[in-house]
Amino acid sequence: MSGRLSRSGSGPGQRDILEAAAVAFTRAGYEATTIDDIADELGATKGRVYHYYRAKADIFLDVVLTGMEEMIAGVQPIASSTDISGADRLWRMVHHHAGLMMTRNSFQRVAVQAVEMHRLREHSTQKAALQKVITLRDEYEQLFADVIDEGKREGLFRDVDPRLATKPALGALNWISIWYDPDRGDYATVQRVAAEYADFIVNGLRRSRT
Amino acid sequence: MSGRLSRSGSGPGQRDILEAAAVAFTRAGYEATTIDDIADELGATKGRVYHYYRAKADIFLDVVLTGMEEMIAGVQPIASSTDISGADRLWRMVHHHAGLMMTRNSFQRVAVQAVEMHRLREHSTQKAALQKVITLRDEYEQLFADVIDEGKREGLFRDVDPRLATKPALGALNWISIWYDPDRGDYATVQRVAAEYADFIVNGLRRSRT
DNA sequence: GTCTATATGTGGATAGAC
DNA sequence: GTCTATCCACATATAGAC
Repeated sequence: MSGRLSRSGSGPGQRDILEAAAVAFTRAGYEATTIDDIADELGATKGRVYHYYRAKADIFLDVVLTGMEEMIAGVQPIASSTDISGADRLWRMVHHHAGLMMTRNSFQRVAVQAVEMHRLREHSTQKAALQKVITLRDEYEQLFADVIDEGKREGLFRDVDPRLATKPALGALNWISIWYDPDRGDYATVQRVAAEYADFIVNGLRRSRT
Repeated sequence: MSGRLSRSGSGPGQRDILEAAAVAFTRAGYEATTIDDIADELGATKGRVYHYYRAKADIFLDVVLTGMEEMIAGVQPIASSTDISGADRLWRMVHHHAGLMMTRNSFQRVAVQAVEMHRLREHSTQKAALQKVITLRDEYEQLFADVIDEGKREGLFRDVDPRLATKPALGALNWISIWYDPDRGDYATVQRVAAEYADFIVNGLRRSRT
């Protein structure tokens, strides 16, 4: 019932599969990716994959949760830094999010795919699994909504609905995983793009000084 | 070779299929949608569908191009209105784009899917078809880049790379097709959300008055 | 034009050798 | 733990009746 055999104690064999699966799912999407594709990417055959995972959906979920946890682990601490202003905190959260979209492109692209799927037809077993993904995403969005709310109280941000305002911000950010080509970007590019996104989003919320 | 039987002279029978396909593809995504799903949505069987289209990929492409042409038809004239400022033009372009994402959710969601696919593995026949989609998308992005460039020349916008600046803007907009639920939104909601997006994006580019 | 078969290929998952 | 061989379900597309 649980699907994957273990997520906490993942040995090296399992981690290799996870990496290969992230690449494969990024390349072709969940449905179009076959277990053979993942095995090919791994330089092995199906047998190896099925030794570690019982089903394709379980591999996918493992990639997705790995990506989401990595994102939360980086952004959560910034959101909690109450010593800096809401606007500055938001800038750093956006910058970090944008950076991960590029440096960890495959895992983050797959996580985005999972969020897109939640409105999709019941994938039988996956329906329950995707529910966990949506819960995580909602909590993540709330981190941004809270910081936006604080920016409003500080008088720095316009009078927006914080929850609605997270939509264009996170939409812009998540879209990076779609257009960004990890083969073309070096470190300087990543920094430049991340800064541009942070400026854009914080600026978009800032109250214009009349 | 051409695939679809006709796109210009689409009779009522063909248009019904297109609508049903848009809904079905929106619900489950391209790969997970079966021809039977489309036929069900239509209240018919496969036979009807295959009478008008030779292949699933052709139906998809027809939905996608319909959505993209509809978007371009609305935004292009605004982009060409040289009588109003670059900033105002951009505001209206964004407002219109956001509105269509909600009022024509299924067609636009499917068009976004196609754009997401272009990085995906060669879908054999589709590769060539998707190339046309990417060309259209590039031309569409250029409309925004040009207006942003004009806003810069007017001294209203910050010194951004216009082409890069279209990415967060269009990413935010396209993401609407993913989170917006057409069953929940009335006319007032659509107007409010579209205005918020337009404010957000134009504000994001605006030079802050120091 | 629309339906009901059906041919055909492919992919997820399992069994069992090594 | 990793492989090969195979089962089986399902989806695209076609053939042909009505």
